[in-house]
This record gives sequence, C-alpha cells and structure tokens, in this order.
Amino acid sequence: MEREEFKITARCPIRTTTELLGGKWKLLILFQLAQEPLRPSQLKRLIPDISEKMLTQELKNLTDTNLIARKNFGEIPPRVEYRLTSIGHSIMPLIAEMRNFAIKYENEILNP
Amino acid sequence: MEREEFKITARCPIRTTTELLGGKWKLLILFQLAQEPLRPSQLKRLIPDISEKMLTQELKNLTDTNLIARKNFGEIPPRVEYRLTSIGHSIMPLIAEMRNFAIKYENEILNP
DNA sequence: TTCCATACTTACTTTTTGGTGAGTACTGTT
DNA sequence: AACAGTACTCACCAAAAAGTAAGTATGGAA
Repeated sequence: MEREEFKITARCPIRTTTELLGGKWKLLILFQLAQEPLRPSQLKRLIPDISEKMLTQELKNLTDTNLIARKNFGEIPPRVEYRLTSIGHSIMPLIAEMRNFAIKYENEILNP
Repeated sequence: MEREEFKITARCPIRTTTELLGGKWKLLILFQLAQEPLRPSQLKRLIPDISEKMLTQELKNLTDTNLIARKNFGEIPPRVEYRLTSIGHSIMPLIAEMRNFAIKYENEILNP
C-alpha cells in the first residue's frame, strides 16, 4: 500500500489516517504497545483471536509506516520486541477519543 | 452486521468504534454532514469518487446505527436529506484527532 | 527423542468490501 | 418526444482483507 499510493490518492486527513490505521488489528496492536514494548508472543496472548499471520503482517506494516519499531536481540531462540515510535505514541489521543465515543454510544444507543 | 454482532463480538471501545465507523466512506460522509444536512446528490458531488451504490448503502448503514437521520420530504421528484444525530455529532472530536495525527504524520514522516 | 516455544514464511481458501452497469417511477426541461 | 435529474434497487463481478494450515531453524525441557 505504502508510499506510491499516498502520492496518488486524493489526500485528506481522514483518508491518510484510515490508510495508516484501518483494518481489524492495527489499533489493537498499537494500543497494547502503548503501555510497554512487547514481543510477538506476548501480543498474541493479549489479542488471542488474531491469527499469527495477521499479527506478523500487521507488525511489518506498522513498522514500514514508522508507527512502531522492531528490536532484534539476535538471540536463539529468536527474540524480538516491538515498541511505539514517537509518532506511534501520538495516536493515543485518537484512541482516547474512540473510547469516549464508544462509551457514549453504548450508553445512548445500545442501553438507552 | 448490526445489533446481533455487537452482542457476540468481544467488546472493547476500539472494536465498537471501528465496527461503527470502519470502511472507506463512513467518516467522509459524516464529515460532510457535520457542516449541514445534505441530500444524496449533494453528497455525491462533494465526494465524487464514491459510487452511487456505496453512497446509498453507507447512508442506510449510518441510519441504522443512529449516527445520521433521514428526512423524506415526500415530494416528487424524490427529495430526502440526511443530517447528523446528536450522537453522530459526537464523532467530531474523533475526526479532529485524526486530523491532528495526519498532519503530524505528514510533517514528521512524509516530509521530514 | 519427542515435544514445546520462538519468530517467522508460504500456499491456499474464504469472507468481506467495493465497483459496474443496468433498471425503476416520476417530473421538468428542451 | 427525447432527455436529465431524483433516490433508489438489483444482479453480477473484482479486489482486498482475513483466516487456515502447514513448514522453517534452533535450542531446551521432559
């Protein structure tokens, strides 16, 4: 998806953001990493219904877009960890607003 | 998609919000409606690359989830308009944060 | 020596999402 | 009389996203 399309697609903040964060898993991964760096196996335990393929795929994607960074400890058995970059941290206000919205929605619409 | 799945799906604010707002078009439609109520034909002009099918489909979806309301003027030729509901209005802080994030991302990553 | 855990990759299939092009019923315009 | 605009619907197809199941190399524990 990355750079090429960013140049072509009609650019607006909403499209930019949904391109970077859209899909079923990216925000969930970023949210878990907000607290502390985690290894893939820890993420898998925190988000049990993600498949291994999607986890590695999304970790790669988020790394490519610079929202997270990968650290390889070069050990055997393999050990890597992912942490938010500084720009990755800046999605936290967005997640906070999603939380506000979801709580309000549940109160007003789902259990009025 | 609606109500049934909300009960089944593991519930968390991020999932709730992406279920309600996910996809390519919903946020763009809501953003346009934030300024004023609009007829479908006006929305189509404001978002030229949406297909007519997706427009009516998403308008129906957003109506079903109570984020927008439909008003039928009962005229011929047909005339309807859509406006944000009060809960629909409450996504505006979310969009504002998407905007903050996108601008920051463009500055720091795309043109550093 | 069989099994588990690690962090992946790959091939394949299913599901979801989005797009195309046509049709409907009615009116006003040219 | 033909055509455009209105708000749709429908059948069909293409593309994208996600899921499944297996395999890779390594080392340590049972």
